[in-house]
Amino acid sequence: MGRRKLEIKKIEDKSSRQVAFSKRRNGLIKKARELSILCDAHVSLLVFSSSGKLYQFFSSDKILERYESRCKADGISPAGTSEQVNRFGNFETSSELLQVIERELKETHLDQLSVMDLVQLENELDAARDQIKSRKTQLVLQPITTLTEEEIKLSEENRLLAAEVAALKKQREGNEATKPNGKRPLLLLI
Amino acid sequence: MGRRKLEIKKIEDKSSRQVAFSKRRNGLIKKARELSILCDAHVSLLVFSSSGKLYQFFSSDKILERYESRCKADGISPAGTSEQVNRFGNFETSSELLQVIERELKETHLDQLSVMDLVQLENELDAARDQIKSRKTQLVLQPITTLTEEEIKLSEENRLLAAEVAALKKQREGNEATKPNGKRPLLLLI
DNA sequence: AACTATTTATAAGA
DNA sequence: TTCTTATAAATAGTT
Repeated sequence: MGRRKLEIKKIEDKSSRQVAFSKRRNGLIKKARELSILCDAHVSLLVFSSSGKLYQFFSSDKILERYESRCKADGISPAGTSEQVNRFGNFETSSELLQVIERELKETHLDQLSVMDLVQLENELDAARDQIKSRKTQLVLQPITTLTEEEIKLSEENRLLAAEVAALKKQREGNEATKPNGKRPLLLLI
Repeated sequence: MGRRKLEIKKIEDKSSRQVAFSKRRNGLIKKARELSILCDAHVSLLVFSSSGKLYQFFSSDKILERYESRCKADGISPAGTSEQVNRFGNFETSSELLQVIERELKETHLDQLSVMDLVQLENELDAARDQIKSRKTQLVLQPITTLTEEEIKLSEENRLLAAEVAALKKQREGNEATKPNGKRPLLLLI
């Protein structure tokens, strides 16, 4: 799909290879996401660049665990624990994120989802929310470039307070729920 | 890429969804393979169909092992949790802080959004989350007629856990009062 | 499974 | 890197 037909063999020119990697990696992740959404599939994608940087997409939680247990059942030997990046965390552009969330909110028929589906959806929303909060923090902190000394002090104090509150919140969450690997269904009801 | 532009949401017609899955799964695996060859990358792709069948592609051995060890090395938490907030709490100078923030901004897909957008987005997510929670409560607490054996077990376990957590929460309420409106920690920054 | 009308991805070029 | 554009490739709807 380009000006010329490209033979599928290693691109020798380093610069071209890097550009191709960037483009194709994005394309691949986009298509993985589309497949998972369109066809209700569960997709796990890991890409290591030749320089060792890791890019990843997971359509949902615990795919790698699922794979592991499947392999055990089939008598094959795999490996790997997982880290989660849900579908709200892998959007191409910001507007796409907005579209996805809007669509999810509008068109999800909550009455047709199982408890497990709802738990998952809630977890995804929480993750997206955390990203948003984080971004908001960054945006708000950014302007301190132009602040006076005193304002910087205030800003940092503010930052400490935020961290403190976050710590408290975390501590609270620890009380409430989540054994690391267990199911935590109803704990989220509160 | 077809006769019509396709909106990225779950294909409701089961037959169409199955056909699309087959086509796109093949396309995805092909592209994963091309990326690995063209760009000398290491790719792992797992796809579970909605019916549970597994399809996979590995460009080379031991990718999952590599991923696992990488996660351990990185301390497991690439996507934004409250840890990201705390990360901004330990700097010698504010310029150091700025550097980190700048780097974060560059890597974030949210960087096109304004604070107002983010606030609204967060509110939307909160609302959705509340909807989901109440729906989940409803689902779990309502009389069970169609559940399987295992689901019944889980449901009862859930009920017990919920009661337990409710008790804990009540016990905790004194603490909670120190927060203004039950508002979220990070809103303090705004 | 094939067939195409279209959309989408992307290789080169700027 | 980022954008533009010509072209290759993927694929949605149809047969």
